[in-house]
Amino acid sequence: MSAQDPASLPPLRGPLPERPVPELPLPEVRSALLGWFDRVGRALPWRLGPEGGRDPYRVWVAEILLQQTQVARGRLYYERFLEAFPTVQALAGAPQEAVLKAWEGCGYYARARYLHRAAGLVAASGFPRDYAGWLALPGVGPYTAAAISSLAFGERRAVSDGNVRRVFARLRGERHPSEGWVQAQADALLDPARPGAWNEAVMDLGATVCTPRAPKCPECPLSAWCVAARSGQPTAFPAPKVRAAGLEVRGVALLIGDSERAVLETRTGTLLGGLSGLPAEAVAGGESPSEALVRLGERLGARVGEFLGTVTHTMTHRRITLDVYRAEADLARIKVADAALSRLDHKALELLRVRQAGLFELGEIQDAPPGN
DNA sequence: AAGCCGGGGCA
DNA sequence: TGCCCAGGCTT
Repeated sequence: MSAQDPASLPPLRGPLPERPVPELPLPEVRSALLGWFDRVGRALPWRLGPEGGRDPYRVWVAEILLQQTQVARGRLYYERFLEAFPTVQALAGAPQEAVLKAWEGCGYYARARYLHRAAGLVAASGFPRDYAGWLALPGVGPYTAAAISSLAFGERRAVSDGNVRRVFARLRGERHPSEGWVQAQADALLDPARPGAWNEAVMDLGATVCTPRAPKCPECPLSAWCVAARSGQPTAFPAPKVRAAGLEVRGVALLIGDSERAVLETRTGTLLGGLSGLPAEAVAGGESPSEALVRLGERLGARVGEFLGTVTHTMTHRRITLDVYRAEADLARIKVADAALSRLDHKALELLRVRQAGLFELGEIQDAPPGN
């Protein structure tokens, strides 16, 4: 247990210290952070172009891609996505399946569906020019609208995201920052002369210095004013969120065809909606997996064959256990490489590859990457 | 206001 | 293993 482990500390109640937090010297704080940002700010592919005057399409795509997604990961998808859809017109004219294929593996697929829908609106009416206009687009909330309007249009809008929340909670010594509190702090500190750069600076600080687990306070340009750093327990700010436990889900799936061409269904609803996958049924409460298997076979008019194996897949709110069987049916098979699949379905298809490798004694291919 | 939505990195 | 990530939509 490290010295900074919050669990090893006595419980803290409310902000530290108990006396009111002194007002910050805004000019000095702004100058310190922007100076740091100008020296060591990250060079990222969506940061091309003049400060406050970036290409709105490139900024937009990046901001959607980075929602709840770490920068290192977003980078991998960013160039690929722009190459596939270089302009908003290209994106608007593409089929949704192609958009999801570019998004495959990145998660939160509603982002891709909203982005595609919004591209249709923008291709018809042009880019919004201010915060309110962006906010009206599907998939664009307060954070994204503030980011785009400040970065691409120079508007004085302060972003509030996970980094901003953590940075200001520590700076002001607030263990339980509400959404409104964070936004108020962000609004008050925003540098009106360089709103876009300020927003990026706060997020860079949160991502590289004021990190969740091991903040590098000695390197921080704001440490002189930081209540959490002074407390010696920076990781105690903000207090960790309590999350509901993940739900256990069981299901059965059929592999009709092979790992290159198989019968796939397009999933609907909120879970993996829009993606393709093996035909599957959830095991209902009070039902056995074999009963679900019979139901699935009847729905497809399929003859169920051998058991291929079980795959498990853990998501933030779900733990899915899927029994996979081979089956035969007179249904159209789709080229797997052209479809957008979740990791779960890639794992299911991998069962067949492993089995074939075993039959032909081809050796280890279990480390083959999903897709392709 | 709370629940839901992926997938991977990291201590 | 648990928490977090350049959040937004639905109920």
